[in-house]
Amino acid sequence: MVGNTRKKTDLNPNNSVDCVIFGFDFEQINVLLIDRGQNLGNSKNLRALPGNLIYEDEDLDQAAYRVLEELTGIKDIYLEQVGAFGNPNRVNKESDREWLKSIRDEPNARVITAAYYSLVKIDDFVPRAHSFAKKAEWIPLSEIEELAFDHFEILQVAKEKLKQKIKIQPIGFNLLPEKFTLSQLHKLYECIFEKPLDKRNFRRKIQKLNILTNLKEKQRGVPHKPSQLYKFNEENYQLLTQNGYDNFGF
Amino acid sequence: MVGNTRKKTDLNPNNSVDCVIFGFDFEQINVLLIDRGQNLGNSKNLRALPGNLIYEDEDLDQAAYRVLEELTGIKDIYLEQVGAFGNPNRVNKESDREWLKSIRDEPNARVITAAYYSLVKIDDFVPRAHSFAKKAEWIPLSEIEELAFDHFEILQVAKEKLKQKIKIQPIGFNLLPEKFTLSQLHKLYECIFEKPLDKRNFRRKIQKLNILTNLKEKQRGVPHKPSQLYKFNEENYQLLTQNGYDNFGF
DNA sequence: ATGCCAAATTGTCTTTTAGACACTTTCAAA
DNA sequence: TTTGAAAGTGTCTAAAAGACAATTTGGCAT
Repeated sequence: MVGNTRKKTDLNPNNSVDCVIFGFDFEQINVLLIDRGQNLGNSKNLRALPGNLIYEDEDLDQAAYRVLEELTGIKDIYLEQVGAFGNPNRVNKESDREWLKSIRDEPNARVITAAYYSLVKIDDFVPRAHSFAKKAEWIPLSEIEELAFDHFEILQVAKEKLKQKIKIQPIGFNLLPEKFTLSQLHKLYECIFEKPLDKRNFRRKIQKLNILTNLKEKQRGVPHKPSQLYKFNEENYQLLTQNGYDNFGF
Repeated sequence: MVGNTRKKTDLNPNNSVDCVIFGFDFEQINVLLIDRGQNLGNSKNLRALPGNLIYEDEDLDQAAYRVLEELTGIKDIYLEQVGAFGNPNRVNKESDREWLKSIRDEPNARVITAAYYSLVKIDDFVPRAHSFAKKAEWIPLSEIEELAFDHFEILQVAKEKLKQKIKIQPIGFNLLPEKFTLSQLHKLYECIFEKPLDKRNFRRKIQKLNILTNLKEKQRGVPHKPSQLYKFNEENYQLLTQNGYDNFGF
């Protein structure tokens, strides 16, 4: 948590940030969601993206970093804006209205949110619920069907941005541990593109980028042929990130 | 102008939209800017993007369409969000503060803006200044060096989005008149990518997209070999826009 | 009528990339 | 030692990218 002498009354009641945090567990893409622990009779206790109001004197990007860190402990990561979401009906679920009443000074204020997305190494982070989050959990993207507010819509847009982005920058590495195998990277790209990719063609293409360093080290203890471990080459990775590349689509 | 019974007090003092409107004049890309006609002693009268506060009950996208139409008369066009801009210092120029005092009920409110960009056929539109805009003019992109608020930054981001977008969708046609020549289209792509493109390769590639219809009609009155005129094929254009294509980069 | 200028139009060759496709290797565990 | 499970590897074909220059056609000036 950032050192913070601000008061609740310094909050801007009309503007918030929400974060879509993607994590990969070698099987599938997950999204970090919070559970507000609502006990409701007739409506569902929907999960939500971590997000909150911004401070009156706070930069949007900084607010996103702050909120992310406050609610989840994650910091020093790649964070990119998805866009602004300002449908006046984004708070049209009874459960959301109830919840806002319980935590906001101005629960009926119209809120416009700036959404951000980020990619984290899932094993660097054990979700820890803070503040109004009663739980913070990794939920498989494929299992998410409904979220609080307009968060499901935000998630869809973030997913599209991610798909586009990974064609232009090698951001996928942010989702893997320091040492990883080509199969893990392969699986990751398959998960993001949501379709199978030919193993040999994928390996050929990714190797040509020149951002992989073979660690000359093997997996151990697996009941099959052990895989080579790789790390990515920081220098070339940075170069490629800056210059971009035109098409890593499949 | 949209029929509008809203009052000034229905405005949300904290949120605005700004529009980056690109137009192409067969020579270069232009941006529609307004002149607020400030008469200032010591600081420049900077131009600004057309933009304004949104209404409290208004959707962001709708606000963008409304403001664009109110300030410039343009409607029924492609409009895409650039993102949210919320630097607390986006109003740090004395001339901007003065101007806000003269037109806003709450000139010191912190404003977060959602920026949009759009592409228009430059000859469909004669800029007409309305409201607080004293002038509305097409300014060549290459000549824009400083703008009011953070509008220059917004412009840069919008330009990047445009470059990315045109690789994925055939949006360039929004900038050309109904009948156009391949040379005009070629020039347009060169302007957007800011680099020369080989004539033959460009023509080959664009023709393969199957969105051009040869009108079997020639330019007239030009002092050289007249060019074929084309229109774009609405049907295939729509198809391609929906499906996207992976790479029309150069 | 002739020649000139300016821009339009057109094709080939080479290199690179995409995409399809299947067998062998290596380890652990039974 | 056998078996299962995933790793690793190469070639061929088709498509696309990129480099490159000569010819055509109209208006205009003489």
